[in-house]
Amino acid sequence: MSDRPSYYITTPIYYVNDVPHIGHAYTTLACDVIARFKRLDGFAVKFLSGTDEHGQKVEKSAHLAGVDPQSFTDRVSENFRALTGIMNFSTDDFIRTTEPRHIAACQALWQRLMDNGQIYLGSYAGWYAVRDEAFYGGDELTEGPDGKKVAPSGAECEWVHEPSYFFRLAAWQDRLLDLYERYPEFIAPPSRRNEVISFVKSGLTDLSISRTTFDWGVPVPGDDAHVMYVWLDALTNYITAVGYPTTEPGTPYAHHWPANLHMVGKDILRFHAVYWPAFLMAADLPPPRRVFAHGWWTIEGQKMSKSLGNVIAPQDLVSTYGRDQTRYFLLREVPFGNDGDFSQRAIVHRINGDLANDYGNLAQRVLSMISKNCEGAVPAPGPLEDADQRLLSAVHHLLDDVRGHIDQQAFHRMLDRIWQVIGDANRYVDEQAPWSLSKTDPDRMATVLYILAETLRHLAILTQPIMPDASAQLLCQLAVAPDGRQFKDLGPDNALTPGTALPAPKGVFPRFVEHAAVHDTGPRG
RNA sequence: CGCGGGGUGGAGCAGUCCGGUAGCUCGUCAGGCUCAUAACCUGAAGGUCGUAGGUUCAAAUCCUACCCCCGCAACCA
Repeated sequence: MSDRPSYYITTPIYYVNDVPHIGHAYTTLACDVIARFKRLDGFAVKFLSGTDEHGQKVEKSAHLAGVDPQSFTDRVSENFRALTGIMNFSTDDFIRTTEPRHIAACQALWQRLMDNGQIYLGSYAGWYAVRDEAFYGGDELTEGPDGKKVAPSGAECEWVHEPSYFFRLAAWQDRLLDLYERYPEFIAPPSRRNEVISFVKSGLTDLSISRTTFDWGVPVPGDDAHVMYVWLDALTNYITAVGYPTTEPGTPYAHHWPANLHMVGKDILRFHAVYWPAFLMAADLPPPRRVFAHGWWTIEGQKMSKSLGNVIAPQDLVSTYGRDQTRYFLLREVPFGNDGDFSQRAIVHRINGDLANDYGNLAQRVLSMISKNCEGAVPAPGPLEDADQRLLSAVHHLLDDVRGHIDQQAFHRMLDRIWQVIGDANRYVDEQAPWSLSKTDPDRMATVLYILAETLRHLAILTQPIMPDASAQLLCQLAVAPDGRQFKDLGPDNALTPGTALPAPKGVFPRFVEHAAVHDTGPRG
């Protein structure tokens, strides 16, 4: 294993029945930026994503499609794997819950829970909604037109009476509250943490964790009549991927677990912040360090829905606006953790205002002056003046602030902070007016342009996690070698070498020009 | 007494936990510059921070009551 510190980050495993949309891309994107950041910052990163492939709904979908469940999931899980290429994700493991390694991990975990007395066989009778994979109390139900019982969600319910294994969740209430208390960072944002705490305080009941009514799941060890409840199955993926149940020193598990961060949508926070740590603690395994629940996107002010036809496919976004542009927008537009709205107007605004005008234009004006006035090579700086020191100092201090924001998953703050320096740099250009210096004081001009080139080098290195392509282009234009782009290369020690030949400058963030008035947000699904 | 989110200059928001001259982006207006992607820079106008009480030397921020807006079939990050 590596001697570098581990940073293990996960996306949820996506339910394979769905078609990937902007929401899935968003979740994984957030993780990707953190993963890239941590790699550049010297961590041994493990970045996991995958698909959740078991359950009655999948079984039924496969049946409807006329194929067996395995073939069905083989096919549709590719839809999610493809996001990696579309969005430029740096995922380094993609897990499927139908893989042998995962079945083995689930069964090992189950056995451990059983051995620890955390599981008992009981029976469950109640109203069950297949579609929701959930039981409902009789008083929650209404009667549909055909006389069938309907859940609050609108799903049809059927009365089931079946044997079921139960997990002693109720016994973990106090230890969960203790966990939240001792590790305030465990659940974020704070408002979500409060919700979870009040949920747990309201009382937990033992959790039914097996089913006998269908087969498409992980078989319960020693009782073939049962398959595991999908959530127990699904959550276990996080330790499957680090090799559980192999946990000896020197193994991936020993290096990477507990995970640093589970990124989830706000709808599945409860499973990750309540059930999952309870399962783990009950198996004598440490819980993850942090669970972050982000918000939802609306589209042009409307809830995203298939019936409205406004579901946005990541591929369409990328084709229309560009990959880096899409990545930037999603993380810049909305304070991470809040709900947000996607609109054509807003993304164009961001692309043209932040990327083209501020960042792209800064690079272009600087590189272009260097190209024309410094024989296309890194200029040689002379003595530094106060203004130079100020800008350099701001640039050198960026990493600390940005790192702090990343550790809070505050992408919007991270970007805001970087853009402060971009603003500083643009002001510096105006104040120093190197275009005048070229006639009056070429040495001073060289110094100014050098300071600016160094500024660009820092900016480009720091924006790599968000915008890998454009940042790489910029670094190439500054002749920064691929092995000189880590965060350890920031600061004065690895500053640009005067005299280094530079390629011809080329804009990295073109303006987005809207063609006709009739321009939809995005292609219909 | 359903649940949740929200009401801050024209728009979108931050600030509210840990009270202390009301901030950011965009837009508007005026000016500057001309290196640069009709880009950049400076300045100005514009808000009694939903309402009414209360606590306090001091409240957008704490307390109380109230008003209004949005979402809550499914799919679903």
